[in-house]
Amino acid sequence: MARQKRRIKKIDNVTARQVTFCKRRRGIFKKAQELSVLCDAKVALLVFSATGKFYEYASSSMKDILTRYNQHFHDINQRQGPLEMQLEDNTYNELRKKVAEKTQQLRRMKGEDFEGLNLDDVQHMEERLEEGLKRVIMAKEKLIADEIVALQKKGNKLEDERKQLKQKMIMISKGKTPSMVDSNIAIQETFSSDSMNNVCSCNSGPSIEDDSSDTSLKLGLPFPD
Amino acid sequence: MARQKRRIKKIDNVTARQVTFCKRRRGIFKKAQELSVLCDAKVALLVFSATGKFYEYASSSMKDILTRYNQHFHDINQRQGPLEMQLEDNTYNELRKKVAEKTQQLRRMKGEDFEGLNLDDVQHMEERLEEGLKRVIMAKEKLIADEIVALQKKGNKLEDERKQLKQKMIMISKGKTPSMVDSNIAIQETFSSDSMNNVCSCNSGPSIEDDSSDTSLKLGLPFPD
DNA sequence: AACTATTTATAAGA
DNA sequence: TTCTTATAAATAGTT
Repeated sequence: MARQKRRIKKIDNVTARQVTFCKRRRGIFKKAQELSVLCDAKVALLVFSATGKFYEYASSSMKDILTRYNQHFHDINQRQGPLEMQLEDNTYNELRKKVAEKTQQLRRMKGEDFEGLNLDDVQHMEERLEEGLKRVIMAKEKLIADEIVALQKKGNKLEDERKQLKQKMIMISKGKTPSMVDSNIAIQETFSSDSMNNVCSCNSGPSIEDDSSDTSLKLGLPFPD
Repeated sequence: MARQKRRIKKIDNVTARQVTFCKRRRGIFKKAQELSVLCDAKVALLVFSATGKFYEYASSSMKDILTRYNQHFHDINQRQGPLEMQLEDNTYNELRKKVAEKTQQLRRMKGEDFEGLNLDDVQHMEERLEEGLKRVIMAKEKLIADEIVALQKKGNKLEDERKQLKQKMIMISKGKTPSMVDSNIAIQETFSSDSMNNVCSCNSGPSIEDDSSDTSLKLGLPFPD
């Protein structure tokens, strides 16, 4: 803004751009400082040049100002993933601390860091781990049990279908040659026992004669006591 | 910068300060934008007024610029609390996410939340917990062993002192009545066995006759294999 | 918020 | 980069 007015658009000449950058950078940093002093404001100014150099001004500590910035936006901020849960509102530093604490807790639970723990702490951790382990094992067993039940149901369904097919075959075979009937039954047998044996060995394949309609088989599930 | 030069110090008059803040704020924001456009720089400007109002300018997204700032300082940054550990710098939301993740991971390790986990996940967790438990138990045993060794040393030291006292007593008693000698030895015995029996039962108190000078007792420590 | 006398900032040149 | 200087911009005090 001198000698000639300058349009505000990117300066094409690289040298001129660098010179202007240098001058104006000084200018704006001075303005930032003046604003903060005159008006008792907190000011942070971050500048990356086109060549990647970094310049900053902060009237107080940059960290404080950015913390305040984060606080200011922290409930306007888009809550994103569904994984986020209902976190309480925290300042940036509180969050950093929390992450650090939880990281350490996790490391300890994985047995990677016992720095500064006494016997009581370790004993307590052992108890918590054992309790966790117990519950995880229970959860695992629940999952296994569920899977078995699901497979049982599937097996029963297949069994029913087999029976229906068998019936149909018998019906159809009444109008056909006996040899046809035999071969069809053989195919059904193979199908049925395949589906059952691969997944659950506690239910020996139903015999061809078993036509009971009880679909909800009850199992002794492998839970411990 | 007009009508009169102004010293750069906090403006006392509140109204004048607010007016100046308003004017200069506009000015610096304009300068920031001009700098970014003319020189192809990335500029972020954060201002908190004395009354707590917040104003910001960012030539591109504020998040990007702050991320870049954090990257730039990622190892220069002042590490403060000793508990903070070497946390990478994160945006507020990244931190929130981390806390949420770690909280959930901890809850799962404590067996409190298995939502959405399949059999493989649970199995994997069981393994990790067992490994952690094993290490915690090892750490516990190390602590116990250390304590035992420490107590042994203390015991040996006390034993040595006892011997020295006994010798002294014998020396002294040579110029005194026999009854004095007896009572003194009795007191020493009580002292010595007290110190040992309360903490470590694997070492039956040394007999009065035991005068061997081997201070470094070796123990079979309670480690598992 | 608008005006304007001045101070500052800065574009171009050295 | 830095200095100089003519000129554009910003702004202090006033209305």
